[in-house]
Amino acid sequence: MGNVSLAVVRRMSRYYRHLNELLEEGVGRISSQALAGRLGLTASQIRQDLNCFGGFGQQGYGYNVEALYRAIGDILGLNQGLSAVLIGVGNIGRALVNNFDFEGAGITLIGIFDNHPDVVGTSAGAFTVLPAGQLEAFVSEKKPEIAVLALPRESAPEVARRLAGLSVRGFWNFTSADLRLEADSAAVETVNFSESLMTLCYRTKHHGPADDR
Amino acid sequence: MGNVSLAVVRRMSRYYRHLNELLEEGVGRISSQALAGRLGLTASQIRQDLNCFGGFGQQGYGYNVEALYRAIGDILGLNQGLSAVLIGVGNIGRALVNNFDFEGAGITLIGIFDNHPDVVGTSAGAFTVLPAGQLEAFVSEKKPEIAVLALPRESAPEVARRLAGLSVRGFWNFTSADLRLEADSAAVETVNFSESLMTLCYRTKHHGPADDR
DNA sequence: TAGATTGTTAATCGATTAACAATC
DNA sequence: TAGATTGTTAATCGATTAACAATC
Repeated sequence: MGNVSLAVVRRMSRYYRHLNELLEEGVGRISSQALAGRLGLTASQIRQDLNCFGGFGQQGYGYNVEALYRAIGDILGLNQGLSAVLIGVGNIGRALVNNFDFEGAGITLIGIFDNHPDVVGTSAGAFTVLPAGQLEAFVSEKKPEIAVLALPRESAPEVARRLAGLSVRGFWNFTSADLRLEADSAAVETVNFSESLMTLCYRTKHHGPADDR
Repeated sequence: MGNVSLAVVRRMSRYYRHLNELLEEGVGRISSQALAGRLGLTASQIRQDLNCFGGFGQQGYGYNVEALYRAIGDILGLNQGLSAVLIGVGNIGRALVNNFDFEGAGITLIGIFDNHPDVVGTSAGAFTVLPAGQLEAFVSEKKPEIAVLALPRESAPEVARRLAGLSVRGFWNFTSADLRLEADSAAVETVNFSESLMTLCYRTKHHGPADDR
């Protein structure tokens, strides 16, 4: 259980979202078979995935949608009260602050930073942009576990290195830098638009398969 | 070669980016060993990946950086002259239009659409937002191969279905809808921020491994 | 009870790594 | 030539699928 593959964790997030939809649809229970049909997976795979974390179902019945939804939320760690800082209030950074539902993942955004004088002091969402010079003091005091990197690629490795030396254990990386932290001091989840689009280019050329997971 | 795994294609995009960096650094040749060190992979894996598409190296020498960079660009299909429409000029849509380098992936954005009266007619980047009602006529005439879906989740499946019936063979999907197109009529590449962040939550809790690929 | 469906073990499949002969 | 490094085959490893006994 300490060594669950990344592929399993990503599918857990998908299960979580679909269970939420089922909940909204008023569906009370579901079998691995039915859930598999919905996600385009095999029932076997879903049962295997879930059993990495425990037995959540009941023979002859299936899974209780609400109970499973909550259990997966706990497994993913959405109820840990994690907090995050965001660094880089450019296009993508601003879009995230204004519109992304951090609370949906159980994360509280507590501060946003930029080093551009024109941007510092402006507001974005409910926040006022703080100067990058105050970042380390802020992190030392508030101890966020997560940092969202929405700054230029060049600055990313150095900022990440410094924050990993403080409280930050997870980086949500929107730069195209391949962050490599010494001694596995923190997790890195990269969202790379270019790589994603190039992958789509290839698959468009070869027109399929239609699914990407 | 017709059946290259998605994992290989994603790595090809990474190779492409790193080769571009090497090119900028003035590096003329590189061995699979050295490239592997840079990416945190094994040399064996890189040679296997490349040999899905042909032999690009030379024994005793390695790979010519520029030649390999170009070859991978061709393999990914970045020189096909693909064009794209973007649907949904909200936060993420606008951020993409204003700032994302579509040309870097060899794609020309040719039109952007929204169905909100307040948004139609406004400008974003070099574009004027067109009404969603004109989308199908536009696509029928201009025949873009790619559609960027940045609209609300609810509308995504229907819009995708209609466009797949026209010229669109690839969807870059920014909604949380799990698009499933009948008969594998088009490729779907999904960028799902929530799922990405939930995955990071889990890995932050288990504090590692640091790398996400 | 009988039917349904899980949890779990075994079999299969695919992807990664190792090894090495070919060759520049 | 000798050294380096590829292309490629074989071995290993891990992930997915199938099967089925347990059991609700």
